[in-house]
Amino acid sequence: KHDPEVSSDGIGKPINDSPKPNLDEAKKPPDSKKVKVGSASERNVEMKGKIRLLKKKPADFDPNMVACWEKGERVPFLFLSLAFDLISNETGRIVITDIVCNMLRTVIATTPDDLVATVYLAANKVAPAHEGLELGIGDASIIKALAEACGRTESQVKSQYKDKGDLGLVAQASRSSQSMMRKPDPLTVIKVFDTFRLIAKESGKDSQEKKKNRIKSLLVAATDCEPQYLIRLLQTKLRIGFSEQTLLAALGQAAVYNEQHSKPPPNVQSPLEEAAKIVKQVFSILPVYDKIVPALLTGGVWDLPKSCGFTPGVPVGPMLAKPTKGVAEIINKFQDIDFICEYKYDGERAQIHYMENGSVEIYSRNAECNTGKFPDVVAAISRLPSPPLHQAKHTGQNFSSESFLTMPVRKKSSVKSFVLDCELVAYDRVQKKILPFQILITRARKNVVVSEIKVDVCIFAFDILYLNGQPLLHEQLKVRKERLYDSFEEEPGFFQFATALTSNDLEEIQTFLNSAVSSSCEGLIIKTLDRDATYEPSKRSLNWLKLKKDYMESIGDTLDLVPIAAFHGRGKRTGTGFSEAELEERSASLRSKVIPEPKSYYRCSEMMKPDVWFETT
DNA sequence: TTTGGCTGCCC
DNA sequence: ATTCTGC
DNA sequence: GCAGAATGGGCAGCCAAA
Repeated sequence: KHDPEVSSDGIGKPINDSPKPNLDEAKKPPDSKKVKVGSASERNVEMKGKIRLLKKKPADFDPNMVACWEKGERVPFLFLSLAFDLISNETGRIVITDIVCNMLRTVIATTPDDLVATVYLAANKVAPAHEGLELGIGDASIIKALAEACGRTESQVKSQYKDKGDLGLVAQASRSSQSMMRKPDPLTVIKVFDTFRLIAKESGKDSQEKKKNRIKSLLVAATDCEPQYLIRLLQTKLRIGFSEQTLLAALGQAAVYNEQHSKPPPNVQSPLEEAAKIVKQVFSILPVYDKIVPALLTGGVWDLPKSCGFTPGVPVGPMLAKPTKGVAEIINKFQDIDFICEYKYDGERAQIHYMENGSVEIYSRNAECNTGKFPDVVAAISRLPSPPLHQAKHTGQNFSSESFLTMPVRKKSSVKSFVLDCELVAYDRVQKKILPFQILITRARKNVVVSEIKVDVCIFAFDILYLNGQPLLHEQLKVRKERLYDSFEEEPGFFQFATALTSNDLEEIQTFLNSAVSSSCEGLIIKTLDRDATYEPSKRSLNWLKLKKDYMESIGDTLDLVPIAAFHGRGKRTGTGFSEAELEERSASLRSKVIPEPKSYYRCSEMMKPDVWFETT
């Protein structure tokens, strides 16, 4: 099993020491038990010829069309790379979804055991977000590995990167110069995925060296377009116009074509669209491919919501809010609909899971596990149900002392499990004041010990997604709010409900917004109560609107100023409050006001040497 | 033991 | 987090 | 309006070099 191809120059055009690609190979009957004939490079040529077939409409596609490996054989990484390459030449989402759908069907038809790894690579992830497994590899490490693998200096690689603008292309252009006695075995999807996970798990002394060597070993074995996509996967920047949402849709559609037993429910108009929707929804509630993919293979799409439902301890995608420009717009959008306005606290989103066995997990907005970052919050939450308030007050517990453990979040005794949607906000318990976000992010982040905490936080709860074994996602916000208020007692400075107002009066809301801002909040979040008011995980729904103070006028932090001088350059433009258009307009209007010297009455530091002076306007 | 580059994650 | 873009 | 890509500020944690 050797490979005749020892030297090869590179990219693009097929490498041809093997003049006659054996196209008949594909027509061999599938029952052929013979040891496979032909070298790896012959198979690669065949694969490159056939990959285009992935673009066929899924209805006309046969999952055995493209596969040039035996059933049960590991899926070649080249297959996935070629599919990526095919996608990179497309712009339409429908075509891309078809390609991915057919790609997945091919894997299902040949080596379903590889489907999970294929899906993870396609999603460009090594594990579910809440497991906290990260590659720990960035451009700098990749450049090092690349330089070593190709026998170049880092600066050579860097300048080529600057030139081409893409490290993947750099890898593509520079074949490994490592002299090999024998070409390594072809890469497989499983091999690449497993190596990625090993890279992620490496830590401690010499870990960087080990990671680098693993990257090099992959690069050495990579052919054709494999280097490019290996590198882009390591960068977590596939940039081919394909990402998770499209993958989920394709997964759903692939499952429809793969259905052997169950049929879509009779009321379904468009099974493909419906399947895509189901998989997306299910993933937003249980973002774990290791669960979804096997369930899809054994039970099909239509039963997926049954087999993969909300699971305590696994974070649900947080519902997001759409930006709006002012109170008027809100009144307009929600006329005749009941809605609630809440303070938008300037802290960190937290989804707090309290399990029946008493354990607690805290997840960030991006589903990262933050349990180890907020042991103080865990301590508060994990207190067993405390006695009713009036009793607690007289049991000698010291509610004002330093010991946070005596400051429980009061749960009603009937509360056995829940998931809360909250904002954790830096809080000064002495001054009884909310502290800015900048203070919050100075908190230590890993393995935090309660006694060493320097920045306290107050939990501001605004929603409840699960209570006593019951998911509440499908309940209207009005119901969820009732559950929330009924299940907990506030404890100022430790656990509070987000300040809220239910009103449809413009003046009243404007006043409320002002009070939010003067209470150190960013603005308001507006949510419908009864209508379309279910919790929609991961969605930036129209039913949650944010109204940030940035958009407001006259909140007291504006100044009237006259520009007298300026510097050229391309400074940061985001966060200035000006749009590109506004900046351009301002720049244009000032250009005509340029004067050669500062007016005599201008006062300016000696250190300050502006590029241009303006006359005042 | 200290420093600084690098990475990931909050917004 | 925001902004831009193609569909 | 959605999905994807690209962008910014600023911090802690990790690791390797100084």
